[in-house]
Amino acid sequence: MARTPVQVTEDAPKSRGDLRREAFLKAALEVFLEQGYEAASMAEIVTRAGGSLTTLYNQFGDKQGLFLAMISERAQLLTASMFVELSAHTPVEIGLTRIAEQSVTKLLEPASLELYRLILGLGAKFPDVALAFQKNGPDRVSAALAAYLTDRAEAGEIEIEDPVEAAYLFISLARAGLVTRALLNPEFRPGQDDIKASVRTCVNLFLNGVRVRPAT
Amino acid sequence: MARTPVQVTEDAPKSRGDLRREAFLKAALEVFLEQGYEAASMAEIVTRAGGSLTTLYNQFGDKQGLFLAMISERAQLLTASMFVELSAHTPVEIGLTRIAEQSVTKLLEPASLELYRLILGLGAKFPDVALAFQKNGPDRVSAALAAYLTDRAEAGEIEIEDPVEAAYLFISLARAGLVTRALLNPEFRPGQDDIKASVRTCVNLFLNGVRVRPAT
DNA sequence: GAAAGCTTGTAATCTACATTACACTTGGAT
DNA sequence: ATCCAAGTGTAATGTAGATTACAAGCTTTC
Repeated sequence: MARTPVQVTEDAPKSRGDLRREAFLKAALEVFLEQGYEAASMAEIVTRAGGSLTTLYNQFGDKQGLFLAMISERAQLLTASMFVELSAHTPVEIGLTRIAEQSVTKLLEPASLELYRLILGLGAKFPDVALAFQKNGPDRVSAALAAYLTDRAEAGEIEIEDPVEAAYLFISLARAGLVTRALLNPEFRPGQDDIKASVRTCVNLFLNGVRVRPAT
Repeated sequence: MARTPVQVTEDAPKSRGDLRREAFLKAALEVFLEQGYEAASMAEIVTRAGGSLTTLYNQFGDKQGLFLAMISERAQLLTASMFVELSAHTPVEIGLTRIAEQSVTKLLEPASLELYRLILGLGAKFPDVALAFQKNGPDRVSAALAAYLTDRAEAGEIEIEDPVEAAYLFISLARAGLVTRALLNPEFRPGQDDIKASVRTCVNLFLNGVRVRPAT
């Protein structure tokens, strides 16, 4: 077996061009996040990355090309970092807590929030980007969670009609508390403790609901 | 320098200026939603609204002034239309279902989605807008729901620790299924039936959770 | 070690607006 | 009827930024 089937982090070759490309993408990330697509300027990106405008155009064609390349690279990194392997035998409380803490923590990082904002804001322009992001990101996390929920349902621990729907709802619930607030309010910066507390509430709600039930 | 900061539905006088103002705001809404803040052009707005560039500038000062006026008017309309009066005596299933259907239906209208997208996308620029939107919109709906939940908890129907948090989570849960998907995917256009089904699932989850419990 | 092919820096081009200036018209209160 | 504030159309003005052109300077490969 030569190398891992997946991506990233090949470190050996790094030709000059590759280095340039990385620097461009990094600077592009910064500038696009700070200013938004329209307001970002190619010259500014070159200034931060070093290198020359000409090279930038040679590598990415035009502003849109650079933007798409940057977004797809980042979306990949972001969603990859949200994965958690869930053994079918992990008790459901633990499994849900782990997946929720992991993805909420990651999403609350400023860089993630801003990327998310940027993607949401794209709207009519670049409809593909948002779609691709959803397919690679949220949908894949949901799918993994759905499989896990199915296992736990078979183990008799929980009872759900549609695991995919349930998975999606759980993820949304977990994100809702903090991430949605943070999206609208840049001041709002919850710490690890807030995250744990919020996740606990969500897991509990997801499992038990709020209805009063007869004493056991 | 914009004009009077105030608002609302007085219908009698409608001077020439008021008509112009309305036309400008309507056209501004269209253009900003279609193109985003940066890409929208003042000239385009005048073309659609009729009237003259000069008048537009006289009424709103500059592009930012027009934008803020438009956003605040729209945010107000949107959130106002999301209100539902909940009597303290309505059974919790009914109350939750009504509030969820109402707000999800409203939010799924294309105009609402795009406004929401625009606001989310603002980010660093105009941090106030997003904040004001949250205060006037989501927060007020949550507050109303929280009061209702408190009533129902006192009636012994449900059991919650923090009504405000619970209200917020319920709203998020209700929106999560359809609205979040629709935000990322413009193709996704659920109908009234989908909404009802989704809300039913959410209400049920919120009340009962998914955990299997001992037979009564 | 020299040609071929990227890179670089800088300086055009070309557009697309925001914003103003101006000269003129018009609605409606006096 | 008259007058004034507000509205109109058109044409500056000025800036900003995408995209290209050009004339050199490195790197790499044969």
